Amino acid sequence: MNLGKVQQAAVSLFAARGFAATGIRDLGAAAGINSATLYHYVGSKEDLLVSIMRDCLNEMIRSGSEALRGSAEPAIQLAFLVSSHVGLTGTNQLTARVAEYEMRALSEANRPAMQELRDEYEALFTQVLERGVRVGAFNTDDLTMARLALMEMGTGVAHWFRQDGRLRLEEVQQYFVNMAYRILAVDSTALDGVDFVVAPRRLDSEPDPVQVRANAS
Amino acid sequence: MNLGKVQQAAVSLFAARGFAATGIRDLGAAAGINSATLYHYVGSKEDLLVSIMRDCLNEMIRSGSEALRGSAEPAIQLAFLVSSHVGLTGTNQLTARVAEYEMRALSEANRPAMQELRDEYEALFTQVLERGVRVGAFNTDDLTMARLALMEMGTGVAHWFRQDGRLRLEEVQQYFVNMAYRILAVDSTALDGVDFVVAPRRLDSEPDPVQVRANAS
Amino acid sequence: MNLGKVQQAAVSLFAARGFAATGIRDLGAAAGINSATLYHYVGSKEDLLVSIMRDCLNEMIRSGSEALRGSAEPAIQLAFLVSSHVGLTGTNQLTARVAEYEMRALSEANRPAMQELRDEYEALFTQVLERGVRVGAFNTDDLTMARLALMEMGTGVAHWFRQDGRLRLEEVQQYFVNMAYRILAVDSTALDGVDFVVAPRRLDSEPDPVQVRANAS
Amino acid sequence: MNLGKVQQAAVSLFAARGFAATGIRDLGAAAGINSATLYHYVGSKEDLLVSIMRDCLNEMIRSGSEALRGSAEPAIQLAFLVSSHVGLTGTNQLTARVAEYEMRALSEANRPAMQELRDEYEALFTQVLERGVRVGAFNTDDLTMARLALMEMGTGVAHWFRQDGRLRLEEVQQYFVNMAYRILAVDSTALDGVDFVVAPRRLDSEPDPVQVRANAS
DNA sequence: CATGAATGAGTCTTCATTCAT
DNA sequence: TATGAATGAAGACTCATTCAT
Repeated sequence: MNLGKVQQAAVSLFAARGFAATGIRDLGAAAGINSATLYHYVGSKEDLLVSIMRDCLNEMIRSGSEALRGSAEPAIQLAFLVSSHVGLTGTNQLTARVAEYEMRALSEANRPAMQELRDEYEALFTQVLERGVRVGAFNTDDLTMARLALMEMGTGVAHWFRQDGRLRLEEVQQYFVNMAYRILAVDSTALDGVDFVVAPRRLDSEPDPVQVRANAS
Repeated sequence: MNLGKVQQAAVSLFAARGFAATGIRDLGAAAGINSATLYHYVGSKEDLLVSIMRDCLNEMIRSGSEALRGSAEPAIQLAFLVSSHVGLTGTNQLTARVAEYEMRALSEANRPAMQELRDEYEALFTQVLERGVRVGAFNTDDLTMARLALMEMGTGVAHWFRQDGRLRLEEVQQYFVNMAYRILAVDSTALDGVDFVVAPRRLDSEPDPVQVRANAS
Repeated sequence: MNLGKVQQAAVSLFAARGFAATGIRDLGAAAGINSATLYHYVGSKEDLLVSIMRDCLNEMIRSGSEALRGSAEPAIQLAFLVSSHVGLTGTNQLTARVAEYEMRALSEANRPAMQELRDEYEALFTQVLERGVRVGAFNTDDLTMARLALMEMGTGVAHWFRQDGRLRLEEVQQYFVNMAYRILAVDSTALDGVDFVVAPRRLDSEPDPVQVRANAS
Repeated sequence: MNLGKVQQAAVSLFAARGFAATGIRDLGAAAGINSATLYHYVGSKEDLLVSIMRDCLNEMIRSGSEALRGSAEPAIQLAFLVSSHVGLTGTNQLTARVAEYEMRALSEANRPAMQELRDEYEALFTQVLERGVRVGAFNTDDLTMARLALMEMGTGVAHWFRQDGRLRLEEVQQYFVNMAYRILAVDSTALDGVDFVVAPRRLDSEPDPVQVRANAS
């Protein structure tokens, strides 16, 4: 037993039922320990959520920042960034979903810090898009809406992707980069020879993928 | 006092905190009545959620179906459908968010019926896309992913749109149709002279829009 | 059911077992209600204690202040004050014991306010003794120790007095005034014709006297 | 580490917060050991309390009995007894407070034995007083009340005395003997040449005196 | 139409204690 | 001698719901 195992159990339940609807006893049962024992690994139910969210957001920021460092060209940066986003989201589906949904479950003591991480991550997208528009690499009527649509779309992968489904994650990454290019009217030949399909890191908090139903069905 | 008022109060809280984290006393307080009085309007807390979700999904299906009846051409149908989706979502932000998020809060007694409505709605998109691809109106590598991305993107409007923000809802509808066309490589001149910006209906359950911060900022 | 009844039940248990050792379920049981119902009358377990202590200390201050107004002579004032102290303590034994013992059970949020009331009450004794020594009415080697001994002695009545015992409360009041006079070397003839045996008020929080064993045995 | 150290830590906390409000982990922390280690020195939390109380009461009985053996005259015996009582109480303040307050915390398995020790100790006072009245050495309207007041007064020393305060313990002993003499109308010249200020023994369980604020202020 | 009072089952968390190491 | 991990029972408190008024 260790914190990772507890996080995995928590993510499974939080993703399925939501933080508020998940009892501490449920968490214990899912982790295979008594609910009291859980407090040896975790300060409180909320601390557990915070540790999950922080790890997730930190990795997203780290991976996203790295993506931007891969090139100076906005179009290439965008491809890496979207690929990273989709990759991480697809690999850590449940964790990503929890990190997205449960911001509201945080108390005032913890929400600001987590929101700041989220904002930092979103800023990476804003940054790339703004520069791309400025240098004429992207074409769009509204930068902000493009960014929001792009991110929401990618985050949605957490909802439907299945590890054992029809599509491999690499294909999804590829396809989402294509969509991003179409939305921003970028010529995709710019990507020829660039291997932007970044391999995402699996978080400690992500449970072993449970194959529920075929993906992309 | 009537059911609508109660639904509005409920939607406000469910959207902000989630169903599970919202107490029956909170609902009463938000509606300006005693929590016991609430039971004159509603059978149970879950019934209240069900009534909200059902009304929302029904209106989405109704409006979506109507959109499809506006034309026989897939491209036109898609424009109407996306416009309807974004319009309803932007007009009934909180209700839409609740309908999306809280499916998991339903008991086994109610979830199947609601899920069926949701499936029925999604089928409208599948239908249009499939026919469009079949007749060569749309171009995409993967129909399913396109549909998922499209819907997620549109649903995302519930998260960020602000009634009093920089953008009018009509502009958002317009822009999202454009994005859909780009994603599916449709020539947007096909829309010349077509007024696809459908005026969405405001649901009884949608609270008066609280203007928090500027939208799409 | 009302707050008084709940306070009585609480005082019974707090006096017998202590605040910390008394469970909320015990309180409910003693009051004849479900433990959850208890929260209709009381904000929290600590609030309950605070309300008991405050009422008690306020009455002690009120009665003690009144005692001082009965005369300008320190010796007479002392008699009234001791009589009031012993009378209240004997009439509200359990409440007085709780007010004395459980100061430490209060959180930092409530302790200062209660301690202030206690200090205010003790100041009445200090005041009388100091003036008495100054005008030569009292004789003692150490004013402070005399006050402490006097108060402790009187408070002790809460520990052993029995409503149905050998001694009537008036006798106890009389005797303690005598002891005070002896300790301070006051000629008790000064009290001839003065009826200093004040009738104490029974607090709402004081349970009906349970006759456990004969008093002063 | 030894039992004494553990007792000291326990007395510190029991005196400050009460037995019931003190956790076994707090005890460990205060003693500088893990809470599990504590069980190497002590059978249970209650056993720890019992050992403290027993040592304290035994020493009080021993010292009190010795006081009585110092003379055959009740007045002298009383002086020695009060001096012993005040001395022990002032030297072992916290331990004495715990021994006094926490009788109620004991289970039925242990309370009778401790109560018996307490009764035995109180009997020393009763014995002296009764004989003193019988032989005409003491004058009082009520023997029992005199005894209760005397003891309560002396026990009160535990509440206010400070090792580093204005008064030395010997002065307090002296003063309390004086008060006892006054209460019982004994001529204090009887004590001329008698050194009744007994030096009290410091119990193993008594923590090093923490000088909080000036005493007898 | 409305509500204060009531409750059993539930919440998260802490408890004293045990035991393998 | 010492402890981290473990747990069943209990802690205070909140829950959704009912009902007499």
